[in-house]
Amino acid sequence: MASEVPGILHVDMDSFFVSVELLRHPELAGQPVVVGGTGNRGVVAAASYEARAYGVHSAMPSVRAKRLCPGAVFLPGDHARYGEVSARIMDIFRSMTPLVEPLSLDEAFLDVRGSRRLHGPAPVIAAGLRQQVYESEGLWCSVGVARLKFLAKLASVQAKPRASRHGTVAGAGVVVVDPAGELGFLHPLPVQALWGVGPVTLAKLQRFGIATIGDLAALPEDALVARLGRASGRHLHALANARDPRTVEPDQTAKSVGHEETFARDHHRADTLRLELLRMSDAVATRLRARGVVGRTVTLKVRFGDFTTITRSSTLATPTDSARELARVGRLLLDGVDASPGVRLLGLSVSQLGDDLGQQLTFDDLDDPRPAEWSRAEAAVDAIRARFGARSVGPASLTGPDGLRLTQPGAQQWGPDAPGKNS
DNA sequence: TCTGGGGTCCTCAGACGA
DNA sequence: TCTGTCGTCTGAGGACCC
Repeated sequence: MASEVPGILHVDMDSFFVSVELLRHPELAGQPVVVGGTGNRGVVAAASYEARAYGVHSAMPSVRAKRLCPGAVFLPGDHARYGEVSARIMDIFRSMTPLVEPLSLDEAFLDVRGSRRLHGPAPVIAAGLRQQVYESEGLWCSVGVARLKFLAKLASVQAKPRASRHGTVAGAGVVVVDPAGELGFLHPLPVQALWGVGPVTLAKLQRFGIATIGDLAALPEDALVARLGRASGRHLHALANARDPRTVEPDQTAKSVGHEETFARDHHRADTLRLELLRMSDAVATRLRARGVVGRTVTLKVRFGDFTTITRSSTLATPTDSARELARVGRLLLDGVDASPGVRLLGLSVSQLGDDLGQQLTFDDLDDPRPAEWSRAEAAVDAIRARFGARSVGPASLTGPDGLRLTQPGAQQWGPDAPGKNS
């Protein structure tokens, strides 16, 4: 096992969103820059290393980031642009190996074991990729090289630049975990470095005096299962002992499609929420049809002003990609929720996805032919939007003084832009 | 002083049929 | 016929990831 040559790469773009913005705004280089939600309920999507030196980090409320670093330049995110750059970078990765598993816009696993004869050993490929991405996009990335996916991921963290009050400290760029030195690399690391150990699991482990991955590895698997449950216990025990059966999966298909939005102000009225739900149903159904999939389980998510969150779901007899059907089921679920305390967030998602192999008629359809007609109408809507733009056509009830209020994927990725936008 | 959005996966409980 | 068990599905909630 340990004689196996490392062939898994984890590539992580350095401060991706900020770096893309700096290409457009080179005058901001060297300054604290924060990309993310600009409203009171927004969060930080990415911070430059200069901003990180002040304690700003991603997922932090924007309000707090402004307090910590008042001199920072705050920029709204441009999800569409990051997607375009990401697609080009993934193409560079695929020119090295077909086995590329994107994790997000700025991260991917690569299995380069089959590329050795063409491109050289994995560390050479890693260094070449870094250079190639920089030359073609002007962006740096950090690469971890190891025998296993999670070790490659931990190695890429070590390869990254670091923030300090005296400026950015350059990272190694590429870190290779030698198979013979895996446990020596792994065991001194803090246990929260492991994938799957978040705040809750960390607190549980700390209660038993477990601080490092080495502490975790020394614990019998049964003891870990008793504390964390079967799946988590077994999983973390395996990782702590440098065992990870997961392979690089290039063709991951989505298991759910959804949309959720935090409102700039809490909504208390059911009729307002129904309109928001209609807008979200339209957005989700459009994405389902664009991917050529249909879904069976519709889940409504409601977060109240005090942050308590509930979900209500319903599984359909026949899978759907229809906005009208999603809105109908979503409304039934919403009718069972008391919105009067104030709703902060509303979300709608569809799971149990399958390929759209043409809609099957149900017995209900024999009595009521309208679903088939609606299906044709929604296909026509897609065609009109493809030709004249996403906001060219939509449900009449979503028309306002400024035209149609429709939802674009990623348009509100990091929270509402400004207070008072929603009523 | 507050806590986004888009996901995946896990656990647990209850219903139901074999 | 009744009871217990097992597997599967569904629904709800929660932890975690970037």
